[in-house]
Parts: sequence; C-alpha cells; structure tokens
Amino acid sequence: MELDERKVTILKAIIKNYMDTGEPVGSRTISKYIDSKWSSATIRNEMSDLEEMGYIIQPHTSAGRIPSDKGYRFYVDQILQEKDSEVTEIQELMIQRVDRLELVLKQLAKLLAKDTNYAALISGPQYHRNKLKFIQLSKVDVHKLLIVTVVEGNLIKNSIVNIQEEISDEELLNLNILLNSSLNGLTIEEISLGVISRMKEQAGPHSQVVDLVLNEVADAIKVDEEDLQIYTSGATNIFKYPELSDNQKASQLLSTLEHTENLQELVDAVNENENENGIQVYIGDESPVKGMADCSVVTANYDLGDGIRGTIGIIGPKRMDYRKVLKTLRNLMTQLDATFKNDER
Amino acid sequence: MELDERKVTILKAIIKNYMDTGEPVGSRTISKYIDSKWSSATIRNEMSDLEEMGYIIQPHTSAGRIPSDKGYRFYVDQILQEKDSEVTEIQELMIQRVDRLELVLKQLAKLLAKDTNYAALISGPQYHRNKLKFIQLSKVDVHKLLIVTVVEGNLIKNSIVNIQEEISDEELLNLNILLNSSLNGLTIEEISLGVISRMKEQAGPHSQVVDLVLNEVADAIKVDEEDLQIYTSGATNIFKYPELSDNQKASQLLSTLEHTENLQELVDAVNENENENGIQVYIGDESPVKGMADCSVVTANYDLGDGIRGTIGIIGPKRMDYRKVLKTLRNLMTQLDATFKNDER
DNA sequence: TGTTAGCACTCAATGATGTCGAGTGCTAAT
DNA sequence: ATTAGCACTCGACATCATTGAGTGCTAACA
Repeated sequence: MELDERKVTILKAIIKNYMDTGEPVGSRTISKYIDSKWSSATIRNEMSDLEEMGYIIQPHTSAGRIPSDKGYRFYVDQILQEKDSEVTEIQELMIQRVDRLELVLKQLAKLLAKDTNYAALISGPQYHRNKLKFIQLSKVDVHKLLIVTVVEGNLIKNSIVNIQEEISDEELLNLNILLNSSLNGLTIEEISLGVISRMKEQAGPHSQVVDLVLNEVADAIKVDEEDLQIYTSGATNIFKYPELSDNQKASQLLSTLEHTENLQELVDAVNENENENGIQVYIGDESPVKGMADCSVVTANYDLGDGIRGTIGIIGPKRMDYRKVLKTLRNLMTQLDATFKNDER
Repeated sequence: MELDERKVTILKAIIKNYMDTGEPVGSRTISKYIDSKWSSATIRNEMSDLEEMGYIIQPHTSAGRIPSDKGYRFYVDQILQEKDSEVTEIQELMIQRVDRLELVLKQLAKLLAKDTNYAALISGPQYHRNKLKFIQLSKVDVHKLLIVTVVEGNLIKNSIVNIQEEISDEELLNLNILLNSSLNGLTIEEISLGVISRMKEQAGPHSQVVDLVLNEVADAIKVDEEDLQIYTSGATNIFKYPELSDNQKASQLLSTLEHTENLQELVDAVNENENENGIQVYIGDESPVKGMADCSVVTANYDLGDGIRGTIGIIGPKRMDYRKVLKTLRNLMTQLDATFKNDER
C-alpha cells in the first residue's frame, strides 16, 4: 500500500489532535478537524489502512486511534527536514556572567524545563584531550600546600594537602618551575614513570611533595571522567501528562531520572551515533535508556570548543510538541555557540 | 482528663501499629497486640478518650484510628528524651578520600536516602566569618590570568580573566605580594574603599588588574552566599508510602523538593531555632515549608569547624520510623565530627 | 470506482445497587 | 471498673445496566 497524500493528511491530523488532547481520536473528530472534505466513513477506511500499515494503533476495539511509534517517527522525520527559517528569540536565554559553567548549565536545564513543560537534562562537559596546562603550588599555611591545576579547556581543580617538612619560598618557586616545565602539555597517559623519576631526582629533598602533587593531578583529572555531572530539572512536569503520571510509570520514570548512572548511558549513546546537526529524537523503545520506553527523548550535543562537549536532552510524553522542542533546542545551540565563541571563556 | 499509663500504652501501640501497616488500626487489633491485658471494648473506651484529647483521629466513622500530629509529637518527644547508649555502626558511612566537599555531601544524601528509605536533603556549607586567607595570581596564557582565592575554612575559588596589557613575571610576583599583604585576614566588609585605593596606588600601572581581582573576590564569595547548594536524594522513595503517593500529593511534594528555594526556607528556619543537640523534628503542619504538610521532617545541623555549617534533613511520611531516623542522624553527626576534626581538612 | 449514509456491534466509562466486614458506641451484666 | 453483646455506620468491593464514542461492513450513490 502507498502512503498517498490523503493518508498523510489524515495521519498528521491524528497526531496533532492526539498531541493536544492526549486522548484517542476517532474518525468523526478528524472529519470535522479537516473541514469535512471527507466524511467520517472515508476517514474510517483510511484509518483502517493506516492501522494496517502500522502508523496508528487502536488501544482497544471501539476506541479511537493513537499514533504508534512508527507514526511519530514519520511525523518527526518530516519536521527534521524542515528548514527553520524564522529564528524565535529566546531572550531569557541571555546568559549572565559566565564564570562557572556548572551554574549556567543548571540554570539552562531549569529554563528548558520551564519553557517546554517537559523534563530537561543537561550533562556537564566531558573533557577530551586532557592536556595539563598549568600547575601552581602555594603555601597557604606552614604545613599546608595549595595545589592548583589547570587543564586544557581551562578546567581548574584545586586541593589542599598537608606536608610534613617545611618548604622555603625559594624552594617552592623552584618546584613550581620544575613541575611546569616537566608536565605542561602532557596528558595523563604521557606522564610516564620515566618522567616521574626524572622529576623526583631533580626535586631532591622534596621528592615526596612531587608524589603528592602527582596524586592530586591524577585524581583531579580522573574524578571528572568517571563521574560525569548530569543535571536534571522539571522532572515533576511529567505529572502534567496523564499517560505518564499513573503511579507505576511516574515512579519508574522519576527514579530513572534521579539516578544519574541511567542518564549516563543516554549521554554515551548520544555521543556514539551522532547525526549531522547533532540533534536526535528517540521515540519510545528507541531510547537507549530502559526506563523511558513510554517517553520520547530529544537530545542535542553542544560543543564549546577546547574539547568541551556535552549533551542536552528533553524528556516528555510521546505526544510531545516535537516542532517546538526541536526549535528550542536548535535555537539554544546557536545561542550557546555565539556566547561561548565570543567570550572565549 | 489525665494521660494515665494505660492510655500511654495504648497510644504507643496505635502509633507503632500504624507505622508498620499505614492503615487505620482498630480496637481489636490493639487488644491482641498488647497480649490481651484488656478487651477490645476497654480499648475502645480509652481510644474514645484519646480521640477526645486529640491524640488520635478517626478518618471516618467505623474506621480505625490513626495518630494525629499531636500524637506523633508526644511519641517523638519521648524518643528525644531517650539516651541512645548503643552506637550502631554505619560502616558504609566511611567517607572516602575527602577532596571535594560537594561530592561527599551528595554521596551522603544518597546514602541517607538508601538507608532510611525516605527522601534525604543536605545543604552545602554556609560559610560564616568569611575571612580572606590567601590570593594567588598566575599567568596561564599571555592574556589570561588565573585568580585563586582561599577563604577561611579552606574554601577555594578560582576563575580565569582576560587582561589586555601584558604583565611580566616579576610584576606578577609583586602584585601577589601586594594583594596578600593588603587583603589577607579581612572580610568583605572590611575591604573598604580606603584599602582599595591604597592598593591601586601601589599597583601603579596595573591598577586595572586590581579591579579585576577585587571583582572576582567579591563575586566568588557572594555567589556562595546567595545561592546555597542543596542536594536531595531518594525523592522517589515517597512512592513507597501510599498515603503520600497519590498523584496530587506526590506531584506537590516532588516539586517542592525539586525547587531548592523551598528547601532554602527549611534550612533557614532550622538555623534560626536550633535546640540543644541540633536535631529537630517537624510533624505535618509544623514544617516551615508549606508543601510538606503531609510529611514529617527531621533535621540536624552539622558543624565542621572553621565556620563551615550546614543542614541535613530526612523527609518521610508522618508515620516514619522516628527512632531509626534519629539514631541514624545522631550517628552521622558523630562520624562527621570525627572524620573532619581528624582530617583537619 | 471512489465516496458516503446507515446500521449493527463492541467496549470502556460511569453510576446505581447490594453485600461484606471492620470498627464503633452504647447498654446491661459481671 | 471491665467486658460481652448488639445495633449501627460506612468504606471497599463486586455486580449489573446504561450510555456513548467509535468501529466495520454493506448497500446506495455519483
């Protein structure tokens, strides 16, 4: 069977109607909806065909039809092809003083959730190519040393360690020079035992401090790799959609959202099969995360240069307003790009 | 009327029973529960009295009784008086390498939620007495300066700023000395215009940098005051308690938990009327946050010295296992104390 | 041949009705 | 003062009929 123009019209009408109401839609409704070009009987016939073709589903005999995953997929693919010429302004997205990426991301998630009325998710940046850029030791106290490390992408880490022996200012200066000249520009993998033992030799009496520093360096960089930050917001929005908010499903979905390890999978999956413009739509079972089979997930990848990349996601009911979500996300991406490219952060 | 011994026994029995089952408890149940010292009829009479006195409530005629807020209050006050001699070990609470307070707090919240099966909340530290301890400027790039500030309590902040003019290593060293000698030991309030203009004079050509630094210092310290970090965990645990998990209530409670500004109120309130051992129990309407009228909230204040203080909270149904929660919290406090006092962080 | 009107059929949702049982309050007996 | 007994209440639950939205099929029509 062929998906002729009339079938497409009807399919679209069904999907749009269902998006509004969340209720199965019947033939008469559609007949009225499309200015009665065709009677309900005709629609019925077409709907029967559409069901056979797998685009719509009947929850039970004598109920209207609702779109199937395949139906949504068709609809979304159509939207994805549209060029969005008009750029809606999301003025609120003006990002204030960007000093701490974390804060911005959290606010962004909040904003997205509020804007779309769905749940939003945003992963903190993953840093690839982790080259060490700068190290600084400072004496904060007689027995306390402050270690500051800057990694490519201007990611800063610091920690305070206790030391036994005292170090003079001069010695500290030398150590700083030694550390920077030996380590700068290297990734963790490149900091080999050879490099280390050479440094220790040169550090002389303070080789113990070198050990401490290396620990902290390795630790600082590692931490951010293994437990990626993921922020969610607007999780409770799901209560706005009856088909998601029965106790069973709500509980499952919310707990999926609460445990970041699940979202981690999502972010990973998104990163793997990236498509051209970085935006991806998962409908129902297509989602890489199990607990979201009843939802749709729209994801986008942001890239702020310097190897700072992350993922943004919107999670809502299958009947989510794809057009709006896609537009919002596209918009956000451009804004992010603009802001961060200018700022040079 | 007097709360005689028998009434107390019966009241306790009702509360305990209700805690287990979550269902209204009737006179016969109680009669069996207390080894049939009294018949159900007697119990009925006493229950009638207890209801009149306001300790228990009948949801509807011909249902059993459930404890009222006043009833819970009585029960909790009794527990609060108990000395807890035996110290249960919560081995899992061993805190691993404590490098980032944030992470520890998050994990702590998770642990609490898992342990108690209620929702847990933990506020990041509020820093009182914000004395500046140490400043360090470093050149990361030709036009990029890294500013690291350490505040009393070893709270570290950093940021990277762009500068126009170039600064030589020597000038930077002098600036560092100037900044530290002028600012160390001062609070924000003490950094007056006088101090500032004097510094600028001495900084000579680089007075502009001084401005930048001051901005960052002020900003860094301010940020943590106005938007306090609050972590929650186990919010979905509330679905385990039918009396909280109907759609209406669950939605409200979850959204209250999601919006930190609400929790902020809680933390503030807790800080205001602190009682002797720092642990407090809010039952139902007693809670300072509106959205929690159907729950009980148990809070504790932690104090890690150096002016680092915060709040921990457990949120659960009114019939929560108060004894367990109180024990867990008390335990946690001692552990925190021990860990941080030793580590000197 | 494609479209439409009409009709019988299905089935979830709704509401009325009846039964059951847990629980109470009261009274009279102990 | 305590208890046994009894009538009464009321939510929970099951049953049943009703309703109405929706379908599929067939026959008539353009």
